[in-house]
Amino acid sequence: MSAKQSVLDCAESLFNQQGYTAVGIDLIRDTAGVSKTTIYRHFGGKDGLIEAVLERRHQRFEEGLLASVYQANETMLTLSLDAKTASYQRLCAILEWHYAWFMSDHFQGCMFMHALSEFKQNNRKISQIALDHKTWLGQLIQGALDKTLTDIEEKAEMLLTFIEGLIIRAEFAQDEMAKLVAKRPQHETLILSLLA
Amino acid sequence: MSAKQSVLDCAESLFNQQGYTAVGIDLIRDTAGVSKTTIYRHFGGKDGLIEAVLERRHQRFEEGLLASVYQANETMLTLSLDAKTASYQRLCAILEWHYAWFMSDHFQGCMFMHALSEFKQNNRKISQIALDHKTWLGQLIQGALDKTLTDIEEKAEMLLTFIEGLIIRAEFAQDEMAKLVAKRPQHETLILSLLA
DNA sequence: ATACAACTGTACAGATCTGTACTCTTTTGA
DNA sequence: TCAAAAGAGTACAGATCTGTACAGTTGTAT
Repeated sequence: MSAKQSVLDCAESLFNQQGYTAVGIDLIRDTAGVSKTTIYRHFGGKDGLIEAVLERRHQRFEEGLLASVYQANETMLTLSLDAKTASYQRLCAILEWHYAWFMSDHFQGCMFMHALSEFKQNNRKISQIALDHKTWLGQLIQGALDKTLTDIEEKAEMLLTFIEGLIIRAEFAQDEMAKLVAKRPQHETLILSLLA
Repeated sequence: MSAKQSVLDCAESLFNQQGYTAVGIDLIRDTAGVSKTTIYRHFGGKDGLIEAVLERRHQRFEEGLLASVYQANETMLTLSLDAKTASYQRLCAILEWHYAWFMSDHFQGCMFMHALSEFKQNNRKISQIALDHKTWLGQLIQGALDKTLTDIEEKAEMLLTFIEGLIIRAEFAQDEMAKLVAKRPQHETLILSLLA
């Protein structure tokens, strides 16, 4: 594996576990097994590295979620469901993707939330990446909604709000993650009530 | 004002704005206008100061929210409303309290969320304070629910999840806070659908 | 008044942080 | 083959961090 990828991987893992400010460049260097020169040549500095980590993570989220929704659409084509049911299935796919994320052993909450809280005061670029990521997620949800629905924008915002809440609850759940994911029927009911 | 209070006030404000790790003891000393000796005598160290800040903040949240719900109950006594409506009014009071918090000029998101994300890996006590705060909020919501309802615990968890989402959306809203608070009718509709 | 606690101010130790400089080695592409 | 790019390793500058030590000062209660 290239040194650049190793740095990105280790930095992402460490930032995810300990936070951006708490993790020093030297720790990333030792964990990635590279020299400091390499880090600074590739990323310019710590802020550049954080930006690169977040942009790559967003890209991975985008790919994963789009694939999730695409697959939901595929299976529905064979069943020829009505628009409302199709929308519900797409939203459930998004929810499902989040459950899988919560249950993964590296889940530590949302790195974009953490980035915003650590950098909103002194790094506009990093903050913007976090904002853009959440805007994108809102757009994805809105696009998954039934187009014949009224107040699509408001409904998408409500669903986004609920999903953000789920991410926080998952971060606080710690050892009781299975208990949270088991509430899936209630979450789906809430989606249904919003689609009505 | 006593030196101890000054330290607590300034530390809370700085931690709120810049995060826990990013704010150094020297900055708190200069902002509070005290000597380092005073800080270390009162709080033992930075971690002790963070704990004290969070415990005092939780106490203020508790007082504010309890007063909010109490006042909602008071006004309802004079109107002799049914249990379901009374529950709805209590939940709206909790929501209202959050809007006021979001609109205050010092709002920077939830310090307990931030504390958990910065310290879950290396400070069990601070993490526990954050967990306890959210557990308390969940209990408050559960207590505000109509007792004749089924699945009270699950419904309280759903409402807590939504409120956590609102806090995150408010943190991301930045300059567009009024737009978020204007969605109050939709939030109240969601509460109603959960109470049904 | 006097003892005691609270507080200031300063200096400092020791660790850690970001970022740079410089030399040497390895890899790679034309 | 050979030149350029990528990387390792080390040392270091300069700043900042937490925490301590200690001498002097202010406030306060008995």
